[in-house]
Amino acid sequence: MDYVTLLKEKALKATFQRTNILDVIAKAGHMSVECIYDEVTKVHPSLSLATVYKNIVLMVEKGVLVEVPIAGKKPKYELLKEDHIHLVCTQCGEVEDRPQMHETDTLLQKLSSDEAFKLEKQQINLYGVCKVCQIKVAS
Amino acid sequence: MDYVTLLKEKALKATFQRTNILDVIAKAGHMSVECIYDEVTKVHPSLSLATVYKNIVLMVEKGVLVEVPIAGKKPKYELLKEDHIHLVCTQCGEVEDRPQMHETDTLLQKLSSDEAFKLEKQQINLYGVCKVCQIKVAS
DNA sequence: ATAATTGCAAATTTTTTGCAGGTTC
DNA sequence: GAACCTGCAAAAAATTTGCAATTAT
Repeated sequence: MDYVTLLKEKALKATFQRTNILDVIAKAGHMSVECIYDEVTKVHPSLSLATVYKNIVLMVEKGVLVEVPIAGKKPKYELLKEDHIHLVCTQCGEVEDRPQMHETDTLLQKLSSDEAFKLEKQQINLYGVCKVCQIKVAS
Repeated sequence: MDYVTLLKEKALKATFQRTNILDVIAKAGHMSVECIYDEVTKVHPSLSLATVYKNIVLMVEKGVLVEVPIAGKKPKYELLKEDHIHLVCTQCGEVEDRPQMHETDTLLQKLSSDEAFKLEKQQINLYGVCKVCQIKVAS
C-alpha cells in the first residue's frame, strides 16, 4: 500500500512532507528526528524541523509510526510492522530487524496472561556488536 | 552489599549525593532524572539537578546504573541487576520487573549466535495495562 | 595533599507552541 | 470552502558545561 492511502485511512492529509518522511524511514528502517530532517531536506529543502516533530507525534498517535527507544541514544522511528526484534549495534548505532520468534512470543504472551497484564505491544532490543563492526575491529 | 562499597569498587567516591541517588532508585525500582531529583531533594535539599545528571552519566558509564528507555516517555534508571523483563503500564507509567525466563533467554542467545551478533545486553519491554489500572477502569 | 565532586549560573541542545499564510480534500 | 498543515520565530524544557569552593580518601 502506498503512503497516500495509508495516511488517508488514518484521517491524515497526504502532504508532500508526510509522504517523504515515510519514504525515508521506510528506506532506512529506523531513523531519529534529526536524521529524518536531514534526509527529507535533501528532497524538500524548505522543510521545517518543527513540521517533522509535529508529524512524528501525530503519526505515532495514529499508529502509522512506532517509536523505538534505545538506551543511551535518541529514539528512532520505524513504520508500524509486525512484532520483531531489534539488533542494536553499540559500535555503529545501526538497528536491524529480525523476525520475532514464535516461541518467544508465546512465552511473553503467557507471562502477561499469568500476571493479568493486558499486553498491547512488545519491544525486544538486543544490544551488541554487529557482524560488520566485529570485522572492522578485528582488522 | 552497601552502596559505599559498590561505588568504591567502581572508583567513584562515596558522596552523600551518590548514596542517596542509589537509595531512592533502589526503593522505587525505576526512576526518571526529575523524579530522582525530587526524591533526593527531600533528604538533601541543596542537591543540584546538574549533579544528578553528572552522576547518572557517570554511574551508567561505570555500570552501576542501567538506562531503561521507554517508548513515549523519559528514560528511567535502575540499579544493575540480572536480566529481567519490564512490564510498562501505559496508563499509570509504572514499570515492574519480572524474571527473564530461561527459555526466552536461550532463544535470544541462539538468535544472536546464528546472526554472528556479539550480544552484550538484552532489554525486553512489554507495554500494556497493569492489574491495578484494569481494576480502576472497570470500576 | 590530591584529586574528585559539588552547586551554581550560563550555555547549549532538544522539543513545543502560536499564528499567518498555504494546501488538501 | 472548511479544516487541516506548514514554516517561521519565539518559548519552553531538558541537558551539558565551566569554574570556584568543598569534600573524600
